[in-house]
Amino acid sequence: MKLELQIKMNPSLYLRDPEQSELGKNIIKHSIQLIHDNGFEAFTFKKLAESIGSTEAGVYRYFENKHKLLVYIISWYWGWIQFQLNYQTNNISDPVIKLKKVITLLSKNVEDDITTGHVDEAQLHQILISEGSKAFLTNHVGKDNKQQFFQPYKDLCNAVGEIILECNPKYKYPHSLSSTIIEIAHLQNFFMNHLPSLTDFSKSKDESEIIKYLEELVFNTIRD
Amino acid sequence: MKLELQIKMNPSLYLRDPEQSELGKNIIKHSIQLIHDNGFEAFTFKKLAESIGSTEAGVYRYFENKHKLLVYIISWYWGWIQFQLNYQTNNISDPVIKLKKVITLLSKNVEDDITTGHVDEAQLHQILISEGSKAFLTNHVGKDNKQQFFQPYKDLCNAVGEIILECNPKYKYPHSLSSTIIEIAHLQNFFMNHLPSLTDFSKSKDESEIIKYLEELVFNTIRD
DNA sequence: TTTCAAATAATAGTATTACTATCATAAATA
DNA sequence: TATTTATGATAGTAATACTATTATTTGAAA
Repeated sequence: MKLELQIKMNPSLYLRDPEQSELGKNIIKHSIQLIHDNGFEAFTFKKLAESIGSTEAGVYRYFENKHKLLVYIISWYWGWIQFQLNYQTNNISDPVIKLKKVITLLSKNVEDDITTGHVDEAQLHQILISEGSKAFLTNHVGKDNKQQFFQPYKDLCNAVGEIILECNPKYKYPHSLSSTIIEIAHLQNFFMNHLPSLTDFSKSKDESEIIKYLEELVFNTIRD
Repeated sequence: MKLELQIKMNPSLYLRDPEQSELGKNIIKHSIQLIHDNGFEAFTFKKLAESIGSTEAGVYRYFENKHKLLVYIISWYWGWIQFQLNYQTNNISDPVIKLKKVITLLSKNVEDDITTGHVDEAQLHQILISEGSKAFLTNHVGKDNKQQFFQPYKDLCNAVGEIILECNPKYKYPHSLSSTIIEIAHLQNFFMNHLPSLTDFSKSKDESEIIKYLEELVFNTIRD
């Protein structure tokens, strides 16, 4: 039996479960490819259908619109990160080491995970950097939130918040620091590559610099 | 003579200078209103023209497309913030007090500035929170950057970086910390109001909490 | 005061996007 | 074998993001 990592998704994100058919899996696979290559604004269901060799109507049977598809793949990513986090911090008792693992996990460019056939995690990581915040920076964020679209992100944020509190139970802003780490890991990566003068990593363009920056920031902030 | 604050804008952002005519000023004024009310995605030149009582073609004579218009009003905002920063930190010698002023300036909800007739800074601040990152999170960020579209943002980031270095000349990441302060001030505000569980300010929903959080973060990070 | 250029208004038109609807067919299942 | 279900093929609509043309107004120079 082949082990395949399955991430449970919120059913309100899709009309038909894309995991359950070849066409569905192709929709996910090619969406990631196209959004990665051309950005979310240039992404249309027509182009997606052409790239798969199916039709626009076919895609609409799976996803109501491209925003829900974006939220879907982003949720999938956060679910996958959560799994990686649990896996990598399992059996580690020192919360400082755990928190460092988290920072590295969020900052480092990802390698493709072969246990997930139709998803390229490396591309997905790039999508999160460039398009991630577009999932919630909308006029309908309140409605989306009521439908739990951001649950995987929140769960991750909570989990990281727990680790922060293990490091310093008195620290007052574990959730804010947690969302700060996640967002800044992505933003500094984007700036480093596209607007380098907004960072101090323009020479090396190396994510390990971001990790150092974040570690210093986080551990200086939470120490007693 | 009436004193009016004029902010010098990058001419490649517009086709015709909106400051130089009534229609132009109306375009800016109503754009801010509409983007504030309905979000950037729902904003179209047709709706804008209707709201002004002009025509779509009229708007296109001033701005090539809605993205450049967004970058224009965002640039304007950063120019205005830069002016406020210079004004408020003028004559202050203690860099720690200066940096605190900066954090407050970036985090606190803004009041409308009467010296700028057609611009509502309070609404503009809200736009920055919800739409600000969409200015650079595009596929054409490189091209836009070459045309200096983000210069006011970079200038501000540099100015804040200078203050950070005054506080601690040995600190290694003044630019990254500077862009972090700016972005996190906005993000935590957005989360506080729309995804409160990603913050620790959900009860009060008060920006002064964000200021406290950021001050602790920044000064713990840069102290020797 | 005329005249001439520039700005604007009014209207039309195009390609693309974001969908919805219908119908035929192929594959899976009962 | 009958029948449900997924997909493919095709068509159509309203809105968006523009471009183009012409007429009208306005304001400054001759």
